[in-house]
Amino acid sequence: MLDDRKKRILQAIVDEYVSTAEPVSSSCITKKKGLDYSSATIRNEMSELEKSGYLEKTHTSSGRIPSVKGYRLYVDELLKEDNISIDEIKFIKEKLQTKVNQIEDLMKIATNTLSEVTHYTTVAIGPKVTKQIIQEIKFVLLGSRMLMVVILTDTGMIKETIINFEEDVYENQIQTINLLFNKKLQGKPLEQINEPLEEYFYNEMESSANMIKAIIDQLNKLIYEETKLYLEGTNKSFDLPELRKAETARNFINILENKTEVVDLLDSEFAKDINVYIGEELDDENLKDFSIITLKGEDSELGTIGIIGPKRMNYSKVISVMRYIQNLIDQGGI
Amino acid sequence: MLDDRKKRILQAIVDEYVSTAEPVSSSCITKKKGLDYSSATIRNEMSELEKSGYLEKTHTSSGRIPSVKGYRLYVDELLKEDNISIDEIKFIKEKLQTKVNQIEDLMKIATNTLSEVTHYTTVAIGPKVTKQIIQEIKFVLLGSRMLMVVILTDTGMIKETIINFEEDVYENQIQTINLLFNKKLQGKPLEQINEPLEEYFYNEMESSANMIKAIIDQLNKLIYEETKLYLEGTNKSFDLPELRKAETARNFINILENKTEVVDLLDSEFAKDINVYIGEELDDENLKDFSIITLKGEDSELGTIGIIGPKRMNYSKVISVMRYIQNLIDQGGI
DNA sequence: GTTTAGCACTCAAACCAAAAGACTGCTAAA
DNA sequence: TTTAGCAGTCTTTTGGTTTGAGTGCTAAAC
Repeated sequence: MLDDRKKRILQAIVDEYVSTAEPVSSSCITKKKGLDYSSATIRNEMSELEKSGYLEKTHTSSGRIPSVKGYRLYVDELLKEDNISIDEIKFIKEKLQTKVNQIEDLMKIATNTLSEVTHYTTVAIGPKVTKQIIQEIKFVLLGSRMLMVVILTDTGMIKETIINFEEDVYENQIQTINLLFNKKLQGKPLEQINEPLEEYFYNEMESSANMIKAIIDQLNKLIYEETKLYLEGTNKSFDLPELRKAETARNFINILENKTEVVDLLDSEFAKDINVYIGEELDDENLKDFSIITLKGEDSELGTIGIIGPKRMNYSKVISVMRYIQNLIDQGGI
Repeated sequence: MLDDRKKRILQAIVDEYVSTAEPVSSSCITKKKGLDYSSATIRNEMSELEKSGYLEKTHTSSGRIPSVKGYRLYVDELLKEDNISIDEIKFIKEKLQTKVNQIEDLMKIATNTLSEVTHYTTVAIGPKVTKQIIQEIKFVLLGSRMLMVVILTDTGMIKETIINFEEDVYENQIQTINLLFNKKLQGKPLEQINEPLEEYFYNEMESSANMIKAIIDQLNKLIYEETKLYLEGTNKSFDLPELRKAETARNFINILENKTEVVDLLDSEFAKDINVYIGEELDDENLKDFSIITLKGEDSELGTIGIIGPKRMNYSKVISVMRYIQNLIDQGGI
């Protein structure tokens, strides 16, 4: 579709614009390696790239900036995925090596690392818990009125919660409950904890009926509590020149405030591996000047991470770093 | 020191400046209730207030803005503590009523509420855990290689952590460990978990020595992990006109990045009840254009909350809301 | 056919001067 | 003690000019 030279020019323009945030002139491209034509030649090429929709001008006599279509081509075909330095590799390795016990901690660290290395705002949602299979449930009496319930799932994830009772609870009650819950719920997915025990709610074993109900209620809260959201590096974004513009800044604040949209995006089954969404590609007024890159773990128990940056984001760097982190997590097991 | 009229004028100026962020002119004050003198009279008064250091000018012919000394007087003597609307009371009550099981959750909700109502950035640190007394320790085996340790303290706080072992762990080992830990550690403050068990690290009961050490190591991590920090509403702050200025914005970002300074402040024993720190009163270059208001729970198990806003912060509103939340928490027990 | 030098043209940004406007401070009268 | 009135100060606004970076096009060179 585009000949090789045009592609190389487009690539050079994107790279330049990503780093300077200023419209790119023909003479600037002249200086790039492998493109030492006269500015007039480049000008002609740029003019054609604009006609086919890959470039835009901010005003008649300005340099060019990439259009969404231009960024798209760049991301799909031209981008180098090795844009990561030794120092960065070292830094990432070190941070991810921290021994963690729970996937949640890993997500937190990964989110933080990604934001530190890329300097963009990073957001993540934890793994979906509803489909996981209950392997074992433990009850721990704390003091005389607090009961901790711990659930271990087949993937090794641990969820726990605490229930406060108005009256004293006794060990033998706990043992009965323990037997009952494990018998009825082991092997069931978390989302199905309700029916198997409903019959006991208003049943003969009155003494424990209230307790059972209270526990189930609390577990439901635990399972359906808002998806846990990790957010890092929002402040860094306010250094971006695009956020000088009041309107763009407002939009960015809106995005962070109504996180739901971002969560929906991260959550969508559409997202697989690494995905790039550029500006208007996402049909959201607030997001029109931003791009989002998402990373979903291979086994979906890991949750999804997303980076929000300006359309002029350093796609190459972000994707390289994401790819590296992905590999690290994949080999490392948890 | 200042006569009544001067105080009322100062108060009017602070109130006006807080809401407009523009230097206040003499004629503006004329319109305020109880101050219907001519602008010339007000001008004379303002001139004297400036001479005594309560007001400042941004340039020779501008209106006046309060100085730190001016704000100080306002906060100490002139401020109304009932600046809170019925709607706000309703909103706060509703949010804080959410049943929580753990102090951490309460802190999170309080921080969030405070930020929602005041529109300022709110930061909080959790309660100090090291001094609390161990009441009981429970061990829960999850699967065959994961051990959860739960500690209940005298104040009803619960801390838990998980340890992954390389080899299978057996119930009878856990029972021994359980007995040992509870015998040696009950009644001791959390910060003293090390010595009582050191003798067992390399001791006769070899089989468990490694386990004991691993558990103690992990508990140390838990106890001395960085003080948990809650942060809410940073984005809202970027709407403030003072953050239009690049330098002030930079300072603000710095504050959020090196949270340590804020934590130190919140953590200092100096902070009691409600405290106000205005601009240069805190000897920190980054904070010179900001004020911080802190709220410390009566029983220090609650941690401390701080609000960071511009010097032109709505002291009256913030303090009113804090006071209300404080009362709510105090009566409510946890 | 492709490349390039050269020049006219465009438009944003920088610059400058003048005018307007919002204040104050001071003086003198009420 | 208060206030009307006015001169003086400094910022903000306005409008016009210049500058300069860039383009597009044409015609010559390769």
